[in-house]
Amino acid sequence: MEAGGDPPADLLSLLAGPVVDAARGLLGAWLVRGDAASVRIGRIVETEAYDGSEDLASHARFGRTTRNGSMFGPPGHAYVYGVYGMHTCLNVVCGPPDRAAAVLVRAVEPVAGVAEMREARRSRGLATRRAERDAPDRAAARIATLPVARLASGPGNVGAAFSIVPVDDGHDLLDPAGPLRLVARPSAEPAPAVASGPRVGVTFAGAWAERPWRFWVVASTAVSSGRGR
DNA sequence: CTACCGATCCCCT
DNA sequence: GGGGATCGGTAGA
Repeated sequence: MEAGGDPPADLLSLLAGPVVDAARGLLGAWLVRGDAASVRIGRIVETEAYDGSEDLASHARFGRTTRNGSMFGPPGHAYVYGVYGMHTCLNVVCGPPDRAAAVLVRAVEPVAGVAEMREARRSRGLATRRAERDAPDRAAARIATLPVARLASGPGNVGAAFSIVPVDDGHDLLDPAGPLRLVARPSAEPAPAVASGPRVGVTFAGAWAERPWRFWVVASTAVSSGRGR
């Protein structure tokens, strides 16, 4: 395999450490789907950390279940879950095995494969929403005119634009030959300025919801402003 | 701009 | 049976 950014070992050491550091450190890294014939690349610009079974906002808060098993696996692997009946979200497992820590990828900024991302968004909508099956032309028109920065903004949209499916769950994202993978931020790119705030959509978690464990790249227009816009 | 609402289904306490 | 780490449409200020 030829080089594509820093070797995985750099990312592995980041992901094997404290998950809040990993969530911050993943900003600027690339999410890659496909191969040279058809590749989608997105720069990660928004993340959230979920830290262990004591984190009441985490899917691991009730311990290990059939859904969240990947969270208890090795760092650098994917934890994929479905929610609200139609969305699929991607996490990067962090920390030591049995720690049940993960980083939710909330938004990426398209670097390559914009047309492929639009097509993936369109086909996912047709597969999951009756309204889009009933009016496919209208859905296609909406997606065709969507600004590039909105294609993978928000965790459900990342899942759709990168065709994240349950089969991806547990997959090693650091395998350079894998179909879905992470690449460390290119060393030529400067570390981005980062802001942080409370995690989104976890008000049920009480005080845990107030922890500033959401991180985003200040300069990016692809960040989902709290609720996806 | 903000606020609310329906969609849609797998997993679970 | 209940509810969710969401999204897009619509209504109203």
